[in-house]
Amino acid sequence: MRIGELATRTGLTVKALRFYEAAGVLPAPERRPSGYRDYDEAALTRLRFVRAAQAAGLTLAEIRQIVTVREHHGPPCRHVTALLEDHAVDLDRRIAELTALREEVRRLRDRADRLDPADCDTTAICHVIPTDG
Amino acid sequence: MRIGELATRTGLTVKALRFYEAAGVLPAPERRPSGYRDYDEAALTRLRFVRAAQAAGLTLAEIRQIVTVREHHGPPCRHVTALLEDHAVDLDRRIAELTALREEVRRLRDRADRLDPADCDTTAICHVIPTDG
DNA sequence: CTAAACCCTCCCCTGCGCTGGAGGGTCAAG
DNA sequence: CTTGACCCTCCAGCGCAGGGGAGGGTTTAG
Repeated sequence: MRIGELATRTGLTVKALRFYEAAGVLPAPERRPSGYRDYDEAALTRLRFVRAAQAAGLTLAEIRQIVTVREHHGPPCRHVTALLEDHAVDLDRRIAELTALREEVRRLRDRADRLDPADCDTTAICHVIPTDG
Repeated sequence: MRIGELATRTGLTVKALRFYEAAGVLPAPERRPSGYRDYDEAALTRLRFVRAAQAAGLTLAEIRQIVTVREHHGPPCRHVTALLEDHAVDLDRRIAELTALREEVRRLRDRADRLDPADCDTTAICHVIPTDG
């Protein structure tokens, strides 16, 4: 099938498919004499994997590593498990950061309700945001 | 003072200070005949505000808006409060997304411990990441 | 035969907050 | 006079996942 059909069947854009090929997560397909890409059904399987991996928070670079391991060294399961482990740790850290930030923002916002704009002088810019120093 | 001294006194880099000026969060200072920037003490106050606002999760574009409001329309407190409100909502959404993702990642990772790499076939790439379709 | 839909490559653009480097000028000390 | 530490402007790039559009060629239906 041509790239447009693959796009509609996967819900991706033609641009994205060409980008995936350049990124190394979708193998370069055969070409017709006209130069048009000609995909087989395996492309659908591959793209399902790419989407599932993206949904699990993996980057295209990581997905490329996985398919490379698969093609050269056999089942990449251990590698994938390590990647997931790293991502879980990373997510924990980012969630903790964002949660702390959210509490700080709410604290500032609640405090702002008890402040009078008239008390705010020019040099401070805005006393809703305290400079603490 | 010259830009290097301002940099060391604020802990920022010379590059960052010039960038802040271009971004409109730090006013362009006087210039010496040599063309060197010559800052006064107000620059320190301004930079303290910029850092505090960044710590509250505001972008430089938002900070530029705040100082613009301050300079043209008086106390920006109401504007700042609205910004903080928006950020809080946004943070809630992002935290919820990341939390859901983290649970999915942990679920996949735990499931992986119960899978045998030998069961993994080539077309599936890696059965640790199920394609569900 | 022609128009429309499709495809190709190539290069630039987005947001964010900077950083690095090239290629110069300035200023003080030795 | 020279060295070195500053300073200037302008250009380029990072990482991420593509999107937009120019300027062509191809296929297909009427």
